[in-house]
Amino acid sequence: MHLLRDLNPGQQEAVTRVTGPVLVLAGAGSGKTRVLAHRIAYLLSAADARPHEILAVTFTNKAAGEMADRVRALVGSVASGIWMGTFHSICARILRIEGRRLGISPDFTIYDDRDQLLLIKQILSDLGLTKSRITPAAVLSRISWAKADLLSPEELAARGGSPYDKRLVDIYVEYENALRANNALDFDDLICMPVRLFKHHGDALRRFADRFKYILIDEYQDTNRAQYELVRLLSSSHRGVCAVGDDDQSIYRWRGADVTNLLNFERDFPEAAVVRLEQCYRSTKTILAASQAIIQRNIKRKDKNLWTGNPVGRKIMLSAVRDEQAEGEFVADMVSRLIGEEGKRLSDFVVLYRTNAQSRPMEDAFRRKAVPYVIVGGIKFYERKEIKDLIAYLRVLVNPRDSVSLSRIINVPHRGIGDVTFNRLRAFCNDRKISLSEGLTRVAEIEGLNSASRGKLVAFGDLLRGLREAMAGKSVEEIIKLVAERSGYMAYLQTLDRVESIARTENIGELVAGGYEFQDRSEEPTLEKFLEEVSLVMDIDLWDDRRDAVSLMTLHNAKGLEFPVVFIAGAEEGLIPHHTSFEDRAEMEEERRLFYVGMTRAKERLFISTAAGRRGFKGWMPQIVSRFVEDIPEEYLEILTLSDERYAPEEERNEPQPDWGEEKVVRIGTLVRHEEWGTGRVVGCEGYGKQLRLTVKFGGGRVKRLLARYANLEFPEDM
DNA sequence: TACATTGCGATCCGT
DNA sequence: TCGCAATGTA
Repeated sequence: MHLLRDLNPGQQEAVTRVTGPVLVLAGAGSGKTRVLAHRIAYLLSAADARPHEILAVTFTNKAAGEMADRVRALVGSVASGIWMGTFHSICARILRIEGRRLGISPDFTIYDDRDQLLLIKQILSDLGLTKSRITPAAVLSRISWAKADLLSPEELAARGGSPYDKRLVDIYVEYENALRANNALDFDDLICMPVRLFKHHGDALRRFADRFKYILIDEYQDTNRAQYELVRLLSSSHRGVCAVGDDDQSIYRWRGADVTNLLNFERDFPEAAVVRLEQCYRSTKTILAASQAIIQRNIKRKDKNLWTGNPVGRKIMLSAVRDEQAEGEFVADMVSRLIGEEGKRLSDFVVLYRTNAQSRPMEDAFRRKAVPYVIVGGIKFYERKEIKDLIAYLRVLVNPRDSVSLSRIINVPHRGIGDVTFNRLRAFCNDRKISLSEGLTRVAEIEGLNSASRGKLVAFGDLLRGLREAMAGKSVEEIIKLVAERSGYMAYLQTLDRVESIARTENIGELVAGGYEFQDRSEEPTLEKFLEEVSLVMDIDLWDDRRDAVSLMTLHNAKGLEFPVVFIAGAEEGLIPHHTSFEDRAEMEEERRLFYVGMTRAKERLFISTAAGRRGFKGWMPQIVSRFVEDIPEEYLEILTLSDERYAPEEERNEPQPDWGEEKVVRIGTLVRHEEWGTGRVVGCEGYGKQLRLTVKFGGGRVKRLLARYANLEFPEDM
């Protein structure tokens, strides 16, 4: 049949094995997205599956959309009715249907980490812990880990421990109470609440477990304990799980993901069929071989045997540059050059980096060189202040119990309600265990307020009530406009300086447009759904891959994507591997996987750049080449010489810049000693500082080109 | 009591 | 570079 025509035997098995659990171990570029789409199409057309019996979990919302398109292209509109989305969006959907059983009303608010942090700060201050060494961020991270591991405060307490841990449990308890009182869920709740629901309400579990005969999960290596438990429960009736993943691409351990979910699949589902996809359709032989050489140095991994029928292709280009500015210029120049010489298009390129902070100098260079680019991530649209403010209004209108959003807007724009007045209101509400919104209807009872403050609170309460009445029957777009006007926010923006005012007004216009677009596209265009979507969008979801521009993103965001030409910027110790991973073997292995993920995004060409130093917040910092670069076998590597006049002015070519203090200046003729090759004489020298590339003639006439880390070479005095 | 300013500290990856 | 907390001023 046509669905199987273009698939290799392994892929065919992964598609057609429709009874019982299946584990697909899919190497980078082995066509797993294709397999998933074809499997769904096969289920619908050949296995008599009904759309509503299928649940497909993808890693991003964007991937879900693309999957739906592919399935539709294969089998037509039968595809609608399939539940497809991220764990978080699917769980939100489950909770809106069945959450009431856990006391979660369907108009719940989803708190992001900023909201969580505000809540925890309030709790710390209520518990009188503001002066302790307990920081809100540390608390949040510990609570989040506990939740991802499905540990309740009681269970966490049972693990016992230090006085700090006991305090932590107290805060955790209060935090959970506050979330419930606010009718709010954090990201972890979205997953653990359905698990709790299914564990305590057998009929709710049966409703979903009976329904979903076929469950497909992409990127299974990056699921956490709670997600694993959810899959186990949902598959308890039919055991029709198809998990797809690659342990070498597990890069979210730091967020609680646990690769043993993948490694133990066969233990959890003993009857599972295991399919290995080892043919790589994406990369050249060179890129594949180099990436394998790097990932094979990890100890905790399943061995695999990836191969490709693709051509050998060009070598991987390594370029050593002076600093982040030169790096940006190098990349922008190389893009122009490849467009001119090889007919590449802008959208063929991606620049990958470890940290978002690296995007700035890169952007600057692209702007200077007039190379169009799109940036993924960084400051999210929905995190801009004016957007968060307006969203907070909308949240309070939908969910009056949301105290975090209410505290955000009670004095924005300024209405003369300061800390003192607000804290009186808060104390009043805490005493009576009522929400801030309810407190606003009982201002007369609050003690110790002067009449002016009282009047301001009443006015704010009236504003909310007025908005709630006025929004009835209106569209999302109209509601946003209404709120922006009546809250005084638009007027407030006019008071800012010109540039600021225009930019922010434009952003609000964009939010209104977003509301309109949502209205147009959504099957269920309610304000609740809009807010959910806004809370769950990911940076990568907003990326327009058809735009004619170079893409800039973090290595994490590049997961699942591919590009003809990939640049990995900042291949330096401290960046990748990131300095926070130096002390921990497991974290270091994750950094290596991250680098591996970056390399394997490339189809044809891979460029890696490494700077001699960077300007951080504390001035100039010399950098050292990443160990991962040094692990690439020389045969796959070509060192792009900076003697190319485009990248280094004449006077900088042979004379390393002694910019970095007491570092050695190496000149032609300098004697060096290497522990393996003995003493030699420098005959050539390019690059800068620690990025210096030396051509050294050793005793016995052996000539070596070294990407010299000074650490590897000794410089005997006065020789 | 509300709001502006200054200064300091942190600063990876992100649902 | 940025957000936020402590401090100063109306």
